[in-house]
Amino acid sequence: MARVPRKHGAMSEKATLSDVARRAGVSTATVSRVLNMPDVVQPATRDRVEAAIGELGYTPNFGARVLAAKRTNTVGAVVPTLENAIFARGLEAFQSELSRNRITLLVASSSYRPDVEEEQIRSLVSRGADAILMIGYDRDARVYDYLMRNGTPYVIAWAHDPAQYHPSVGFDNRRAMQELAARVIALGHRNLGFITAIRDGNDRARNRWLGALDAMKAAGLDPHALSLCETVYSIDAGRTALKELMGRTPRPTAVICGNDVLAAGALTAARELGLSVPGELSITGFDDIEIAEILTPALTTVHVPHRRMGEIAAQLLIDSLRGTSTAGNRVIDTEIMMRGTLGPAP
Amino acid sequence: MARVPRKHGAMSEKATLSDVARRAGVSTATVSRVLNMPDVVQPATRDRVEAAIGELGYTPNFGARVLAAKRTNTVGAVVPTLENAIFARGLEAFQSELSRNRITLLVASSSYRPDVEEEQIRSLVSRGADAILMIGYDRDARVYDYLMRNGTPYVIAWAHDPAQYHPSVGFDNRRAMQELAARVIALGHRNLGFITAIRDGNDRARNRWLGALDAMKAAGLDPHALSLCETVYSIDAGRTALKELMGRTPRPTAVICGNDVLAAGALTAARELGLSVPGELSITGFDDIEIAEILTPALTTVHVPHRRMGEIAAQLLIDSLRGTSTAGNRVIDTEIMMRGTLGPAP
DNA sequence: GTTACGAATGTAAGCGCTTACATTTTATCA
DNA sequence: TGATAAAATGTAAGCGCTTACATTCGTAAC
Repeated sequence: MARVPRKHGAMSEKATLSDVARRAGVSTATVSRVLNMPDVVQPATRDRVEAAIGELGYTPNFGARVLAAKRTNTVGAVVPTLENAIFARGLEAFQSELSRNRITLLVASSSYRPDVEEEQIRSLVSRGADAILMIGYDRDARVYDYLMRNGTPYVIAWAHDPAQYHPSVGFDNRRAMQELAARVIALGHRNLGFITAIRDGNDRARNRWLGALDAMKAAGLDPHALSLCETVYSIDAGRTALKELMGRTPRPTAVICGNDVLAAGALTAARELGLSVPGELSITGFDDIEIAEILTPALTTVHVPHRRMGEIAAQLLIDSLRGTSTAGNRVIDTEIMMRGTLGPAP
Repeated sequence: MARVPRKHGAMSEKATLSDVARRAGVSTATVSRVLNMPDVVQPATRDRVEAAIGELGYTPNFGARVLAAKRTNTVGAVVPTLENAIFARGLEAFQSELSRNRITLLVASSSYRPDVEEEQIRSLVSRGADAILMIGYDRDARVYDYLMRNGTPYVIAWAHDPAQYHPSVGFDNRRAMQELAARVIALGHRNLGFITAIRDGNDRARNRWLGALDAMKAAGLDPHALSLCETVYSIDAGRTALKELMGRTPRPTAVICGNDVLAAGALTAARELGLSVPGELSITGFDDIEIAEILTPALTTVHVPHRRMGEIAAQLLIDSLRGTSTAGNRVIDTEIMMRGTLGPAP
């Protein structure tokens, strides 16, 4: 078969390993060696090769490298969104831990859409991700099958469910929320509102809601009395949701929010409605992102060590990549941060 | 040369294109066609191939694909950090615009470190990124050379400097800050403080600072009188910086912050110092991220259309990838948001 | 001056795909 | 019905690397 001859662009032809070899007067194998195992080649030779690399501005072709070597030192992460500080922060930590181990991170965001997530997981794997980080458990069994079949290690973060067998690092969303809700109830609140993100396909949101129900039951309240508002994940959505909740009867004296972003919106709405917090209305969040502390009043919320989670996730993945161990489970503790938005029932 | 025979792992061998071909009873070329140009293959054949793909759980090997086809439908983006909402949001928009065009996004964050950034740019290119998005102009000429030599299109976002020839989409940081500072001065403030992020290697931070100086000169004030505090990029840093500034003589009556994150910290510090804002002290931000509106009082700042910028960046890149045009320049307008933290000088 | 050996380097076979070109099948028309 | 063009499929050569194995070189021991 005859190939179209390489056109000799005036500008540039990407230099290849054999260009380098030619220029340095060595074989391709030697060049490859200075790239991958520099210590086995004579210093003089190495210098010559390195000079050639510099002069040619050579960068190894990643695809070829993967194809030939079958490992990539890359892990992929799929998060629901980058817009929420909790994932952004966890990822930063995840990444630095990885890069300490000379591993590159590929990030994809799914916009909370399961189909997109699945596609991205496949894409990451086909790009050679040696392992995958995913958020939460909820996803089609097909995805887990696929990962299994490929022998791609994975870790689930931001959630920990003792009942699930998947390797994970996270905390018990349900229990954490139960504890927070118990505090709210202990302060005398009987009419509770709850603003949640979409629970379908999001085990974290669902479990937080269930935790609140648990607390109500434990306190002898009727869980059906929980005034629920399910909405998307934004400050503005939280604002609208609070207004809706406050229009219902009975009017809640405390509104528990699925996360800090929703709580921030709720707090703004309370101000707009002229409600004093926590005098007339208590509000709680979840996650303890940076804004929690700078709100007025500061937000009572559940602190989740996102950075730590990212680090541990990285370690688990690295371990299972090294074959040291097959990724296990790690539970992280959360802590209730009592700040200004939760007070006794009026 | 004799190869070690493939070991027949009990679990799984990753299926290859030729496995699919064999199973479907067609040639590898046909399988490749159903993957890349489905319409040229007979529906019956296509179905057969697709079935085989499904049964085998086949995913194309990305490396091989790139190697053979020399294009990846991938673009890379290097941002200073994912922890700041402005980049996260812009990237979201960037990504959705890309995926509308069936292009995948690779994200890397450099933690504001030029050396890391350079490494990541190279890594992205070697991974086959067809084009690159970068933030701001400041970087070693070597990097631009490299991109040029490789013929990799790029776009610079979040900044626009008429004097620079690089393709970009952004706004004039200097002018925008000048306008804001002019407003502050017009309100009678004469003792100004300025909290900036590290300016070295960050043209955006530097230009914002210069803009403030411009405004002072234009108003006949001595630019040397600007009380400056340079710090890292976090709420807490802003908090500390404000306290330092308020300890100096003369004491500023208005503190201009390089961005909203620093301003949020400054506002917190003002509260801690018992200073009423804007009664005793005015504070301004820059970026108009979500928290600006939920602070108390709401933050006066410069609105930057981050999403729009991400979209345009994507379009520019797509155009230059398609060869439609070589990426040009796009200037975005900013807008001063007068909210609660800026008032007349006491 | 040989011989023996380890260290350094070279040779060349794939890795899993795409695609130019060759071949076969099918549809069309005289 | 046979000739011919168009559509569908097949063949096989690389893409740029890594690496098992072969070769060469330098050096120490005899």
